Amino acid sequence: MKKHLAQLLEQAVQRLQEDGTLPAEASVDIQIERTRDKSHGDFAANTAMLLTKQAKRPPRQIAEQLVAALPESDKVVRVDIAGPGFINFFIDPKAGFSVVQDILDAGEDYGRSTIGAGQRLLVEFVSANPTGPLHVGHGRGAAFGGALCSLLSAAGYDVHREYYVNDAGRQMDILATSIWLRYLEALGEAIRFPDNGYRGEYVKDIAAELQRKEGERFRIAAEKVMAELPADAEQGGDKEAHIDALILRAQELLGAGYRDIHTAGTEAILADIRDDLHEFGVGYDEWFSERSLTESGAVERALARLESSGHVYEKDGALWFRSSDFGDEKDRVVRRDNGQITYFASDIAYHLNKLERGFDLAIDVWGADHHGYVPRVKAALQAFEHNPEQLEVRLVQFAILYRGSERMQMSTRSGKFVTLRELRDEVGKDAARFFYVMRRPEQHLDFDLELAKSQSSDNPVYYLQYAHARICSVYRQLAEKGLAHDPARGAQAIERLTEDHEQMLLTALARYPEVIETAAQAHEPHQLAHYLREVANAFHTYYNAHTFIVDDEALRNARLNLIAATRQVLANGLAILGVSAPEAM
RNA sequence: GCGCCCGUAGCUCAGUUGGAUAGAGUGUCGGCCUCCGAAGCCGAAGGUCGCAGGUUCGAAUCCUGCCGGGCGCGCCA
Repeated sequence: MKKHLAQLLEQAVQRLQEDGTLPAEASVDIQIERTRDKSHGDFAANTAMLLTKQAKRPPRQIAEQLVAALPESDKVVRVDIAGPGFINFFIDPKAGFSVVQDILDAGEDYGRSTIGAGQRLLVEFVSANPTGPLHVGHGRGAAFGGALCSLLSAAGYDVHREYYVNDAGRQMDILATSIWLRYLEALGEAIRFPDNGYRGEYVKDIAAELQRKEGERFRIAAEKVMAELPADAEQGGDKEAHIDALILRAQELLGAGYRDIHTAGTEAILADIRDDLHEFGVGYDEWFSERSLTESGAVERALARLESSGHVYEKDGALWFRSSDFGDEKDRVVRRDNGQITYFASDIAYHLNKLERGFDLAIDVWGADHHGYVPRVKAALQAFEHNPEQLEVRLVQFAILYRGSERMQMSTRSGKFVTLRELRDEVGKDAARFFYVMRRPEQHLDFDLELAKSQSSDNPVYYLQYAHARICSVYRQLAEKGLAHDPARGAQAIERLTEDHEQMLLTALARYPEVIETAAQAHEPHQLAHYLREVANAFHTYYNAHTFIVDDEALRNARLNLIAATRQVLANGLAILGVSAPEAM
C-alpha cells in the first residue's frame, strides 16, 4: 500500500513538472508513513513540505496542486490536506481485508521480503575466547546476533553466521597452564596458583578429566615447577611476568605434552560453548579459527603487504602499524619486540580475509568495552584500500543482572560470574532471549532475574506467548463443540469483519512486512519485539470485546480466519527472535 | 585530559531515521469472569524529552557548549 501511494504521488509530481507548476529539476524523496491518529486518515505524506524550498511556495498550496494532479485509485476513498501541508490518504476498508488471505496463503513465509536482494552479509558474533564458559554478557551478544541474522535472512539477505575462535595467543597459554597447575594440585603437588591464572571451577573439571584420561603422564614435582619464578603480584611482584614465566616453564618441562594440554583445554571449552549456544537456539555456519590464520601464514602475508605499501615501521624493537594515518588516535603494535604477533595482527588478517571472501558487508557484534578497537580495524581495511564502510561494528552494552533490587557483580578472571547456562536454567531460554533483544543493543540492559522467571503478567514474554496459546485454545474449544473451521467460507465472508477491534488487528497484521524491512535495514531486532507486543495487545483487546465462536457461521469463519492469521504473524515474529510459540501454557 | 555510548512519566524503556496533541510496560488508584484461557481487558493519574543556545515551515531526533552516568585510552586479548 505504501508503494502504491508513493507511485501515485510520483506521478503527480511528474505531471506538475511537465506543465511547469513545479521546476523541472525539482527532486523529492517521497515518504509515506502510517498515521498515528485515525482523523489523519490511514497514511500521510510530507511531500509538499519537502518541496517548499524548490517550488518557492507555501506547502499547503503545493499540497493542493499535488492532490489535484493525483491519478485515480480504487483503493483511495479520500485525500485530505491537513496541518502544515500533510497529504492524508483514506484507504478503502475493503483493501485491508486481503491481508488475511495473504497471510494464510504465505504461512511461514509471510513477511519475507526481497529487500536484501541476496546481498551477502557476514555476521560475526559472540566470539568469546575459549577460556571459559559463556557468561550473561556473551548471552546478549548471542541473542542479538542470532535475532539479527534471522531478521536479515527474512528480509532477503544472504547471511553467513560466524564465530571467531581465539584459539591462539597468550590467553590460551594462560588457560593451558592453569589447567596443568590444577591437574598437579589434584595429584597432590604443593602448587601455588598464580594470581593471573583462570580460577573458575571449570578449570578444575578439565584438569580432572585430563587426569582420568592421561593418568600421571604430565606430573612433574612441584619444586621443579615453582623453582626460581619471578614474584607474583600478591608477593609484591608483577603478575604478568610471573604468569609468563610459568607458561614458559610449562612448555619447557612438558615438551610436546604442553600442546596436548592446550588442545584438550580448547576443545573441552569450545564443545561446551557450542552446546550452550545450540541450546540457546543460536547456530553458526562457520567457526573460524584464529590459529588457522597464523598457521596458514595469512597473518604474515597481511603484514608483508602492509610493509610493502609502507604502512608499518619499526620502533623500540617492535613493528608498528600506522593506524594514525587513517584516523586512529595512535599507531599500534602488530609484532612485539619478543617476535610474537599481537592479537591485533591476527585481527587485521581476519578482517582482510572477510572482505576477500566477497561479502558486501561484514557486521561485527562486539561488547561495548571493545569500542576503542573499532578505529584501528577500520584503519587496517583502509590500508588495504578497502572501503571501511564495508565493516559495521555493532556495540552491545553489557547486561546488568539484578536479583530483585540486588545488583550482581561479575568478573571473568576471578571465576565469579553468572554463566549463560545458569541464566537459562533459572529463567528459561524464551525469557532470556526476549529480555536480551527487547532493548536497543546500545542501551544498558537491566536484567531482573526475578522478573524474567516470574510466571505472571509482569513478564512481557508471556504476554506474547499467551496470545499465541490463547488462539490455539480457541480452535480446541471449537473442536470440543463439534465445529470445524472452514477457511474458504471465512474468506467469502471476510468483509464482515467491520468491528473497530477487527480493523485495528487487520492494520497491525498488515504492518508486519514493513516492520521486517525497517528493522532489518536498521539492524534492530528490538523493533520487531515491540511490534509483536502491539499485535498481541490488539488481539487480547479483540478477544475481550468479542466472541469468535458465534452461531453465525459465515461471521464465525471470517473471525477464525483473522485469528489464524494473527497466530501466524506471532509465530513468524517469535521465531525470528528465537522465542517459542507454545500452543498451551 | 581525549574518544565512544547513554540521559524521555516514580521505575524499566519505545519513539517509524526531521513531522501533526511525546507513547508503552510496570507501579498507584478505580472498574470487568454465569460467557472461546483474568498470564487478559477498560479507565484515571503521572512530562521543563538533563540544561542553554543554534539550524527551519517544523527538533526528543541534526549542530555547538555545558551538567550527570557508563566504557575505553597496553609491545593484554
